Amino acid sequence: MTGQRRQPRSRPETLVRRREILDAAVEIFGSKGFAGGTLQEIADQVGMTHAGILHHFGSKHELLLEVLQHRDDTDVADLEEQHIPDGMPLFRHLVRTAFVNAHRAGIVQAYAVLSAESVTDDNPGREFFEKRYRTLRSEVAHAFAVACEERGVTEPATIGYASASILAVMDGLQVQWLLDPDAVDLARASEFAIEAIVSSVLSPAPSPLGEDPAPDELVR
Amino acid sequence: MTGQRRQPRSRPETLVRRREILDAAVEIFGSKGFAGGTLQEIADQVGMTHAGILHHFGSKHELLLEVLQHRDDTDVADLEEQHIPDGMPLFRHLVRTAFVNAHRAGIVQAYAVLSAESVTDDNPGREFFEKRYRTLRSEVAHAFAVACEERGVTEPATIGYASASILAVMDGLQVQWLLDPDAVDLARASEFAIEAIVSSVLSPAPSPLGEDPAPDELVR
DNA sequence: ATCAACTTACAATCAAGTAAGTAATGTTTG
DNA sequence: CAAACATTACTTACTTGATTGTAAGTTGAT
Repeated sequence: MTGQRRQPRSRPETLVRRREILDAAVEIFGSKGFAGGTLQEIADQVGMTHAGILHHFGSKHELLLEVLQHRDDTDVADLEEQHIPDGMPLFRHLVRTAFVNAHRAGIVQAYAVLSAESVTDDNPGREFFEKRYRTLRSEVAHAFAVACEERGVTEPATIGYASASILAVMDGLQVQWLLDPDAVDLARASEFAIEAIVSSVLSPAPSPLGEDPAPDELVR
Repeated sequence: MTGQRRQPRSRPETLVRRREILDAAVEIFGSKGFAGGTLQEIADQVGMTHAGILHHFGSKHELLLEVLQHRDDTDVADLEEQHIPDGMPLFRHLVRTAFVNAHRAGIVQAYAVLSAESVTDDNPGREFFEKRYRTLRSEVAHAFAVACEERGVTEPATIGYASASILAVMDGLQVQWLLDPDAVDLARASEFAIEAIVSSVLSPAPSPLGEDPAPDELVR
C-alpha cells in the first residue's frame, strides 16, 4: 500500500505529456464537472486512449487532485508561495486577479464548478478546497491586520467575516458572470465589492440596517 | 406539439407522492450533484423503482427542472411572488435569510452545488439559474434605488455592481461554510458583507486602494 | 535487456430510458 | 347501481450505451 515511485517522473517528454493531460483535464472538468467529465473525453483531447491516462495518473480521483494542485502551482503561485503581498497591496492584487480572470473563462469555470462540487459526498477535491480556503482566508486576514496597524486602527472583530466575504464575492461573481457575461462585469463588480468590504473594516460605519435579528427565533 | 394533459395532476395522493420525490431529489442532487446523483438513489429514498420516478417526471432532466422550480416556489416564494420587501427591508430580509439558511445545510447545499454545476455544458438548469440571477439582481437593484431615494442620495452608478455582489457574497459564503462550518459564521459574515456593500452604495467613500488598473495591460 | 509509455481487449458495473404488464382506483353507461 | 371501460401508478424486465479500472501485450529508447 506504499504507492512508491522509483524514478518518479524523470524524462522531460513525459513531463510534457503529463502536463498536456492536466491541461485537457482542466478543460473537460471545467466544462462538464468532475462527475460529468470522462477520461475518454480527456484522452481524446490529447490523442490517446483512456487507459493511457490511467497509466500516468492511476485513477480519475488522483487526476483531479493533480489538476487542482497543478493549477494552484501554475496560477496562484505568486500569491501562495512567492512573496505574498501584504496589507493593501494584497487587496490590490486580488482586484488585479479579478481583471485578469475576466479574460480566462476556462480556468475560472473549472474552479467555480469544482469548488462547489467539492462539497458533495466523497468528493476527492474536498480536502483540497477546505485547505485552500482556510489558507486564503488567513492570508487575507493577515493583510487586514497589517493594513489596520498601518493606519493605527485597532483591529476590528470584523476581520474574520471580511476575509471570508472577500473570497466569497469573488467566487460568487464568477458564477453569475459565467452564466451571463453581458449582465455582470466581473472585474468592476469585484473591485467595487472588495473596496466596500475593505472600507468597512478600516472605517466601520454604523449598520445601515438596524439591530440584529435574534438568530434562533428565525428557524420557522 | 401542444403537449396537452387532460386532467394534469389531479389526485391529491399523487401530488403528495410527487412532492416526496421532489424532496428526495433535492437531497440526492444536493449531496451528489446532478451528474453524480442517480434516479436509483432517489427512488430508494421514496421506496419505489427508478422507473416509477420516470413515470412521474419523464426524464432526469425534467426532474431537475421541477426540483428547482419547486424549491423556488416553496422557499423563496415570499421574496419572489408575494409582497417583495423594498428598500431597506429587502436587505434586512436577505440577512434574515442568511440566518435561516445557517440551519438548513441541506437546501443550501443543493442550491450551491446545482447553481455552480449549471454553468457546465448542456446543463438543464442553466436557463433557470440565468433567469433567477437576473431577476434577483434586478430586485436588489430596485431596493437600492428605493433606499437611495428615501435618503435623497442621487442613485450611484455602483448599484449594478452592488446588486450582483450581494448575491455573490451570500452564495460564496455558503460554499465556504459548507466546506468548514466551524471556520465560517454564515449568518454573521453575510450580515457584515451586506452591510458593507449597502453602506458603500449609500455613502460612498473614496477607494481605499487607489486607482484602477488598466484592464487590458493585465492579460499577461 | 530493461523500462517507460503506451495500446488493445476485456471485466464489471451501472445508468437512463422504454415497453409491456398488473392491480387498483375512478368514470361512464345501460 | 353495477358492469364495462379507462386511467393512473406503478413494477419487472430489458436495451443500449457508457464508465472506470485491469491485464497483458507491443514498441522504441537508453
